[in-house]
Amino acid sequence: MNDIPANAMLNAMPDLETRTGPEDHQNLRLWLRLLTCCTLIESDIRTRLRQEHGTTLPRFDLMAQLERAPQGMKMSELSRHMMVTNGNITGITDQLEKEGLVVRNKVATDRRSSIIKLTPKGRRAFKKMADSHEAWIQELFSHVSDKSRKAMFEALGELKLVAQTRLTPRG
Amino acid sequence: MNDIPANAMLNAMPDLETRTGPEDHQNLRLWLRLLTCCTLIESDIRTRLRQEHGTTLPRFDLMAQLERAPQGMKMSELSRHMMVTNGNITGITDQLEKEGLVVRNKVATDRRSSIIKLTPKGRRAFKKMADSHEAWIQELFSHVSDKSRKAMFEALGELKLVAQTRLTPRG
DNA sequence: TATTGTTATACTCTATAACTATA
DNA sequence: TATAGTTATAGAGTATAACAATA
Repeated sequence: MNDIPANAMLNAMPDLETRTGPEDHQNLRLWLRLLTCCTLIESDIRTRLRQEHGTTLPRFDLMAQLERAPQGMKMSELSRHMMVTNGNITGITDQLEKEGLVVRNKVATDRRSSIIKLTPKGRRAFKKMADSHEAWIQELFSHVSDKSRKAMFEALGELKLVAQTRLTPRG
Repeated sequence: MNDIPANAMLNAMPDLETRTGPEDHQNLRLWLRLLTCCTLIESDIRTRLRQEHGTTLPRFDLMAQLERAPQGMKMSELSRHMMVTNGNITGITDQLEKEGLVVRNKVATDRRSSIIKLTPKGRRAFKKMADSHEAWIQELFSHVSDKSRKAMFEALGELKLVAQTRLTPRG
């Protein structure tokens, strides 16, 4: 942490949370604060991925899923993990395949399915992106106190569970 | 909170955070957890706004900004608050104006500018949406413990400050 | 010269639905 | 009947850039 008194500046900059008035409830403010953080960080990430690596967040996410699964993943698995519908996975996979970053392999036991894997080129490209991505995340979060990071991680774990339990997934 | 042991189920469902392996750093996991929560909630909100109110999140956000500013707002102010570029505000405003939910008024002192306001119809429509939106947020967050909500609010306040200080805004 | 707002463009993402081929 | 994946469609959001009018 630095020396700036946090609460002093906290409402200095306009954002989505600014839209709440005093009459609003605390849960709504919490959600808007969450949304503001995410939007700020996410749009910065999108810009970086586009400008520095010529790619997009969904493409990066798909490659990240595959990086973790060296044995490959089925389209439907990707769909579940990325929380988007099937047809969209087809589209993103098409792009990546055209650029030689992933391959589709037919699976013998179920002729409807295919297994998607990163190619060596895809793995190299992903590593480069992931490294700079993580370095940037590290840098950003290094300005947040240990205490806050721990608290967020715990609390968001609970929220995530609630959300995953109660919200209808798409697909 | 309910009786389910939170950590037991926490990694049961696939999501964006699932992509991290043990070698990844804690800050990256924190970010992915944050992103997962936001994505889950946000996509549910988008679906509800579309299905129940025939609108979208950016349109809702723009109206929410105006609701708080009865005196109206300039396009450029909206652009700053909503963290998107000028041209996009024009597009969203066009839609809302066509439906009679907002009006553009020319300002005498600066003939380049206009002031956007909610119409009475827009105010009514917004109130209806905002009420059901808030009720839904209340319901969701009521399943998160007080302790976690407080912790999140504080910690996200710090993160928001860091993000707003360090990330380049668009516009 | 800089700012306000508009217009035009091009692209990605998204949900939805109809379709096929398998199971 | 249900599932895996594809295709087609239509719409929204976004950044970018060029532009006019005004400051």
